[in-house]
Amino acid sequence: MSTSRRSVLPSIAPAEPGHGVTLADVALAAKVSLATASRVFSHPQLVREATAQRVHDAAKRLSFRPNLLGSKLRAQQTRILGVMLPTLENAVFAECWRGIEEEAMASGYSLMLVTSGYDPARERERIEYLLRHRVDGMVLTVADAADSIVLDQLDRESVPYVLAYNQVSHHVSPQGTPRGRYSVSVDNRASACEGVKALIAAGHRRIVVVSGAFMASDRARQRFAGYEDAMRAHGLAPLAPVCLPSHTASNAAQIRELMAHADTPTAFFCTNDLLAIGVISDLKRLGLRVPRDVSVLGYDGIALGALVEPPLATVVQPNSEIGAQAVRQLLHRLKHRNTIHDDAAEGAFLLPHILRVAGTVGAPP
Amino acid sequence: MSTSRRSVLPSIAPAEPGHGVTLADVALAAKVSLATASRVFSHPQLVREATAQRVHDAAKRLSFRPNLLGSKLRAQQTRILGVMLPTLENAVFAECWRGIEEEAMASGYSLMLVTSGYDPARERERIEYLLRHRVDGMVLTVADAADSIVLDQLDRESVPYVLAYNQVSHHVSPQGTPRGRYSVSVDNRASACEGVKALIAAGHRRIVVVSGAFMASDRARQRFAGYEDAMRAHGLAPLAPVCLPSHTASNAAQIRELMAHADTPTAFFCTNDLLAIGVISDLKRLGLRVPRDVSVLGYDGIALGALVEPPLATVVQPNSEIGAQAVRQLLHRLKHRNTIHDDAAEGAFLLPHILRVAGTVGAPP
DNA sequence: CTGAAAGCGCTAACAT
DNA sequence: ATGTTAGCGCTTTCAG
Repeated sequence: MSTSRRSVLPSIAPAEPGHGVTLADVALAAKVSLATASRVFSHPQLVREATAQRVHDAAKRLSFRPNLLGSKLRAQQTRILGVMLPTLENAVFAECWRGIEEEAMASGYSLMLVTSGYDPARERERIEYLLRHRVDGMVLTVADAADSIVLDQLDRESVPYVLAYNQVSHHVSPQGTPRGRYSVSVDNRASACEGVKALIAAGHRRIVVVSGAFMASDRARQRFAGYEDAMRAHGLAPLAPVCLPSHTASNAAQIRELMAHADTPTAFFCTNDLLAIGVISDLKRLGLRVPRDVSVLGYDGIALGALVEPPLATVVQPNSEIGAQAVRQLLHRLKHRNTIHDDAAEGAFLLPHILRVAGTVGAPP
Repeated sequence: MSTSRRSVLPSIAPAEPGHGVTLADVALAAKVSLATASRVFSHPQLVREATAQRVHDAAKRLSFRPNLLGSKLRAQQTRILGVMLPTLENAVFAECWRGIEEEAMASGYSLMLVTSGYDPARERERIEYLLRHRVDGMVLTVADAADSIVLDQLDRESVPYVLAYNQVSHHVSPQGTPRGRYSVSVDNRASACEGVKALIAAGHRRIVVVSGAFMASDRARQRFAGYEDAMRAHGLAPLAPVCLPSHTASNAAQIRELMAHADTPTAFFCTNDLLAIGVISDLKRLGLRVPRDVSVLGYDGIALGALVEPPLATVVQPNSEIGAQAVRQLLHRLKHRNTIHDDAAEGAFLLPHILRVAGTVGAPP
């Protein structure tokens, strides 16, 4: 439809899908210059009302659809945000994505999502992919923010990013200079501590932490620290954590082992809800009733937890709000990139958690 | 860093993130023309080995990162696929996304994901968003493929797309002309029939279907039809389905109502797994044991179903394979757009399902 | 307030 | 095998 193209390809293209109506076509139809047509959409205040109307009419008549690639290439910024999450199959991140999508769309930003599976090689590959798309910034969750190759890379290349779920403390780079890493999360340690204290308040003394890839996950370690805080605060000796390799596979064997000896734990604190649901099933298979024989506390607050019976007791994170807030933080940073010192949004942004001490936690037998 | 830009902005930009090293810079450094540098990456066979090496060296030295926006704009195709799924919070679609992402990445395609929440207004908005990004095609799941505004729009604009989960039958457009719609799914009706037959084989006679937004979902209706087939095949009268407004909220009231009268059902066939898990919880709250007092069969085969205790009996769909296959089909269509009649991949592509008659299905009391 | 023109980074004819 | 050149669709100085 574009005049230039039409003259070059007179015979082809009967009804193309991208239907190639360009702004130039609109300008022509509205009898204004390309520049004016562009301004109607980008800076409406710079153009007279009547002219703008003509352009809008022409655009509608031709079913003009702006080609975002054009603007993105021209502008120094793409208004695309990259998102890297470990997986969507854990509802935590799926819920988070909802917040990310809503917030980004509302702000006129586009998104590009990739999942990493916590696999470092894949992380690097996916980040490179996002970078090639020239995303303006990223929202991501990594296994361990204090020891992440991709985070170091992003720092090195000064790509703006905001971590979701990972909670940064005062971070110092390898060179010894303090680095401004931004994160949005709940207070993992304090909230875990609170959760375990609720367990203790219910009468539990022998509480064991169950975790997935414990060594690899900074959150698991922070939550374990919270557990230790709670135990020590009550003069109890923290017990060694149980580490289950996979979040989804049934690890009945390890649980059975634990329940076979004397002084078996009366409560489990699982570092995430999916794990908790798996542990509860394992316990049931051992003939144990939850919460009568043993209590289970989860962490995450996925919607599913409220759906099962008995409802899963857990530390509830505002998942979609974490995503939305991460986007907000990122956009804030993007807006003030030039500002020399932007300390307003610096560091770890903590969102409130909620303790849901429901069905799966009761008094010890 | 690009020469032209450097001359214009001599003082600014010390260390930009997109670090603006262009192919022109690489060409300059490698002492070749821009075209040759480009060919090294796009059509390596067209350039001499030694020259290619020089370019690669220069690219590495300058840490050149191709700007995909450039190529995408230039080419008539963006190699971006749009994906619209109802939500990721149902693991079915999260699992599907995994297949989509893996397949697309492996084929060098980029992705743009949006969720619709089955909300028609939002669907239109998100589709428009994808179209503005000039996606080459789409993979999507809609509530009802036979009555979908966005699908009609995509047909009208001849945007290539492949449905996931929606199973098209011989579709006829409002104008009476047969339309080639493509879908990847299991055989909803036959698989549901099989599932219900397994229930009947276990001795059940009073089987009730539980569904979400029944009228809105083509799959729910197809699965219900399968239920009817199974019942009739055994000389049983199909019962009216129970429709629960929300997939996640506990709808104990409706279930209780059903279980209060005489001739209560001995088995429930839920049109999706999440629903099934909710129903099981409701049943438990009514003091009923599953499967001893009542059996429950789900549909979807999400990983979570195998994790709970007792394991959820269900019709297992190959979710990630559905996503991967949808991408493959789409790419196939994209490759053969010009072919006049491409009947090889036409219509509904059916993937095999698996029946998992596990824990939650037993003999009637 | 509007127009002309110069690109954003890249690829694809069309030469050579 | 390599170089020259003309754009992809859009925004944005710079002039009127």
